[in-house]
Amino acid sequence: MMKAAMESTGSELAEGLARSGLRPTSQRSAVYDVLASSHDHPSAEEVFLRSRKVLRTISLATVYNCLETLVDCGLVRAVHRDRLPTRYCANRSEHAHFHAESGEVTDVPLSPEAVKYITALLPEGFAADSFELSYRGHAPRKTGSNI
Amino acid sequence: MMKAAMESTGSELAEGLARSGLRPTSQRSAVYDVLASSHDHPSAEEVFLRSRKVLRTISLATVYNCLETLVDCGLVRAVHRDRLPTRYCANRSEHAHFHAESGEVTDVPLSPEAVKYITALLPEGFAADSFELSYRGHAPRKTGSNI
DNA sequence: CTAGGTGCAAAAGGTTTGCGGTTAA
DNA sequence: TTAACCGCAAACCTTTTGCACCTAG
Repeated sequence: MMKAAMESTGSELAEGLARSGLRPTSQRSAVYDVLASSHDHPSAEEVFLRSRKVLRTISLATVYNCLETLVDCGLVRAVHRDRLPTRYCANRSEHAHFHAESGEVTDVPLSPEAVKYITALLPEGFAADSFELSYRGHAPRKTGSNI
Repeated sequence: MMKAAMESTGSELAEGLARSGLRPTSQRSAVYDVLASSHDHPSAEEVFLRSRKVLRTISLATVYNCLETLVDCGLVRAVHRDRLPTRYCANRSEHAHFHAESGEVTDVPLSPEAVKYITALLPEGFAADSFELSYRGHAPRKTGSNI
């Protein structure tokens, strides 16, 4: 196999972008790859630093632009916490976020039933396009998990 | 009865502040009163404009300081949505927020069972101090409700 | 060719902070 | 008296934007 195969297959990215009539540029690809291979919900700044290892000339503004594009295409999720820098994740499955006091952010998977339950909490007449659920608290003792 | 009675009784505010060893100044009182009598989740700027009707000399920075103080004391909740200006509410009962596309924010009450259910979604080992749930979507046709 | 993208630098905009002066216990 | 608090203005910091150049279809 080619080394290039280490990057995302590109199909998911290319297809997602194409759906909006956008091109999979090397910058978008680099940004997406960083997120797809990260489990720590990096900030734009952090994505910038990591993507620069691959694309040495990419600028922070371009990273912001790419992130916005990817979010708009539904390929990436923006994770907000108070006024702290926005963080990003490429986990597109339904999930909530647990914000530990340390700043660490962990995905909390949501079952289809949970999603249904939460959506059903809305009063008559309200129709949710989406919801965001985030917890704040103490994370369990650090596991020896990867990344 | 004195006209002053129109302001919040002050007891809730004074007690909440006292718990943190803080004084119920006229500025904090004005800010709190604005929120306690608003159901539309005003931004700091908006709180500033409204509180200035009562305290003509209050400054925006002081409003920000007061809001932060009140949030820290648990008397007021900060409501975030993406990177838009933070909004505030004095509704201390357990509730979620519905963000309509219009920018309108509506409280969504949460029953004790709902709170329990949502808290129970966390994986083993995680302990949540609190959670925040927000919906995005279309609000029902405007009711003739009061502010 | 030419519409869409990138990179840079500068602007924007909400929020915070430093500081001198004021106020309440 | 004195520690807490306010108002002002300037600083901060993340994010956005304008613009000239570049590049893929």
